[in-house]
Amino acid sequence: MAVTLADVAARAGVSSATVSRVLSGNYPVADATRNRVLRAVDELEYVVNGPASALAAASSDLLGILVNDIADPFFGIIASAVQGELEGRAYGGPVPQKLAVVCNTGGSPERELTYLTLLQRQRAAAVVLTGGAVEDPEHSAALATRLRRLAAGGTRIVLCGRPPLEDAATAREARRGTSKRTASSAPVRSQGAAGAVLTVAFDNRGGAHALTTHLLTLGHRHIGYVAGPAERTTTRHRLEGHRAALEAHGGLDADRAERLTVHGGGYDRSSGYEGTRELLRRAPETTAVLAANDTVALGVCAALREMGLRVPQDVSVAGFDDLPFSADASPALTTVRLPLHEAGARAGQLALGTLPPPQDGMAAMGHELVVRASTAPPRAGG
Amino acid sequence: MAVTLADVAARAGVSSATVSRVLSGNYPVADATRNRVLRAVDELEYVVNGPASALAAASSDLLGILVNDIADPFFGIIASAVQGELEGRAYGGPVPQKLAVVCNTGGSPERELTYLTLLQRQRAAAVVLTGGAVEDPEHSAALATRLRRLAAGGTRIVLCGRPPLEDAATAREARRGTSKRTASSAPVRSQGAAGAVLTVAFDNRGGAHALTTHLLTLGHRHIGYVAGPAERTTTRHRLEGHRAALEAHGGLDADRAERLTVHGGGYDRSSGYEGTRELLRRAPETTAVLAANDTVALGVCAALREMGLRVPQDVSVAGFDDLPFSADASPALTTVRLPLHEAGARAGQLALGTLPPPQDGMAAMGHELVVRASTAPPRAGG
DNA sequence: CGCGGCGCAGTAAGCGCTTTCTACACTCAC
DNA sequence: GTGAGTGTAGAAAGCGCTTACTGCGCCGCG
Repeated sequence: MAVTLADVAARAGVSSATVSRVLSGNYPVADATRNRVLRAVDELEYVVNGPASALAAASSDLLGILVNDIADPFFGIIASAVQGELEGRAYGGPVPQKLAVVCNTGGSPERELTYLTLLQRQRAAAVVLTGGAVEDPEHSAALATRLRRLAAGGTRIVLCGRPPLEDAATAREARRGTSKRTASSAPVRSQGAAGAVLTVAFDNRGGAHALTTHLLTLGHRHIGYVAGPAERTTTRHRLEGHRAALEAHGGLDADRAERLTVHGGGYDRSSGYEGTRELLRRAPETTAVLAANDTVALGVCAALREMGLRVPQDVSVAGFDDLPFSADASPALTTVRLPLHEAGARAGQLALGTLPPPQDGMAAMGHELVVRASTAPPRAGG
Repeated sequence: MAVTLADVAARAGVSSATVSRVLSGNYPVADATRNRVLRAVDELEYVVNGPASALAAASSDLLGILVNDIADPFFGIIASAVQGELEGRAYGGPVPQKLAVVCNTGGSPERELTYLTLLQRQRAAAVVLTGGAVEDPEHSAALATRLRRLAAGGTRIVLCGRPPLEDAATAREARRGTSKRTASSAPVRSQGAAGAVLTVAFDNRGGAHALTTHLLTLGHRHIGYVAGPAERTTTRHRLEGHRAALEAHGGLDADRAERLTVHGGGYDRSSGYEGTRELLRRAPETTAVLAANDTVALGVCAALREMGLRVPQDVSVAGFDDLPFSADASPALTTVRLPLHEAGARAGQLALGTLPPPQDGMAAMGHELVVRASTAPPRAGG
């Protein structure tokens, strides 16, 4: 039924090997022959059989991207940037040659594992994992093992916006108060060597630090934090940055910090809404709220508005990420801009191998404090 | 190197055919044998070779989604919904079994064609095309032909948020003033039959009609339209709805309507910004602006604000789509809600064949006028 | 004039799976 | 007791491509 290489070969009067060589372009073919083949391809409207080609060549031109939620612009922007790198790498033209498989994991480690298997089944050339990892000893260990094995097997693995594998292991131990390492738990090296798991990291600590410092400088002393889910690395890192800033600015009252921190169930608007109600119930003296991210900040603002509090006159609000809508929100959000597009592009290049991997296997991205209308000095000076 | 079916078979003491049957589950296998095979699979950590399986079975478990821009929540939401349908269809569990290949076409018909070829090469089981089509006779004819051929070849094709193939042809003729059809240009039937191109359509005309009527009812008489690119069906349909409403409400001055319509280069914020400046230059009497969509509306508001005009006191603004951020914009946008998630889910079901195709091959989705703070009566009564 | 080398192109052996066809017990019904 | 029927599993033929390996002219050099 379908046109095959042999059909093209017959029409061009050559062998199928020659046709294959013309199409893959990695073997010298005389110009006259090439033209004949190309014409036959055109005339027959031949389309390569990808699976057959992948089987024979033991590699496919599929690249997987794992995201928490593709409907969230945070991930949409990263995915889009990764995709952008899949183009123009063609032998002979600025045409996309690889296909991106986008997988919604909803942030669940099980789903990540499942999709990893599916991607492995497809013999994907590379996999980019985005979004903070869940700090679940069981799953993250399983995930790390799988990733390392895949990487060792030749699949390029890039973590984008999640901590390097080692860090996760280290963190886990740190949380358990076990700083010494047994031989068996010594993390496998994930350095820049071939087959390594590469990382493109955001500076969540630094960003939260900058934001908190900004609020402190404005004069705020009662800064609430409507954080993301407690088990996510991103949440932890941002909280760490926040607390480090508090500490640097005249000591940190751990109990108070604890009371002023509310963990949401997710990174969505309603988490911000619910979280804010809880926060203000616990600590009505709050004059500023740091949100887990911009989307959450929208929910924070909505809740405050509903409670009759004005932003920023009564309460300042800050987001994180600087998504496109943040500048147009009401009021425009003070936030930290993460170079999402750049990070995605970098991850894509690393995944394709068009960018040499960094020395230590990790590329750190910067951040930028963006001050807009949602933050202002507290009303009564604190 | 990699574990193959034969390895599993050897370990389980059966033939590779049996292993294949156990894994595909579409052939009776004795329980004892099945368990032995399953154990071997586990022990060897066997992962099916997708390409090999696709080659032999002449079908893959890949589904393509063509979007203009995955970073745009409009498409992100649809893509996410389509993906949601790919799960839980498994023989034996609620596990994703199909993979979604998301392709950014940037709205370019050439890129659509390119990606279609890539997807065809992968032997994708289905392809969902989203976003308005470009009304370019050359490309859209080529695209229609390709789609019909693919559909006839067994690939399920679903158009989501773009007009059915026939409509495009009809529209093209209508625009050329050719209402009679020659035999050769008679559109192939795209009805509910097997191999047909299915459609999930939004009611762009109806939505724009409702929005315009809303503004007219408020008392506006100088309603500008910052539309999308002129060559897109979505733009045309929304404009048609707009003008129909004007007409229904006391006649339409064609010249004036023309003057009050500005076409942006895209559906992004800056198109709204630029378009508004142009519009107000042409027609300073404007008291209300309809935007191509919510993102454009954000740009419209920004431009107005910059010109010292308040929304909605001086100028009312309305968007389209009701994306998540619209309710939190400044001011909250009056808009038309399109059931993006539902449409995506429907498209996904149609693509998977889990939903019987509608009679005429087309499922029409509704819309809902959402009145928020960005529209109000004009200051001086019109 | 002969031969190594080179540039192209053909031959054919798989890649790992699915699936048809075949084979081998068994179980029943007569 | 035999033959048909049934349930289960194996053998083997591809699926359409890639890629050694082989082969054939032809050039240039000795």
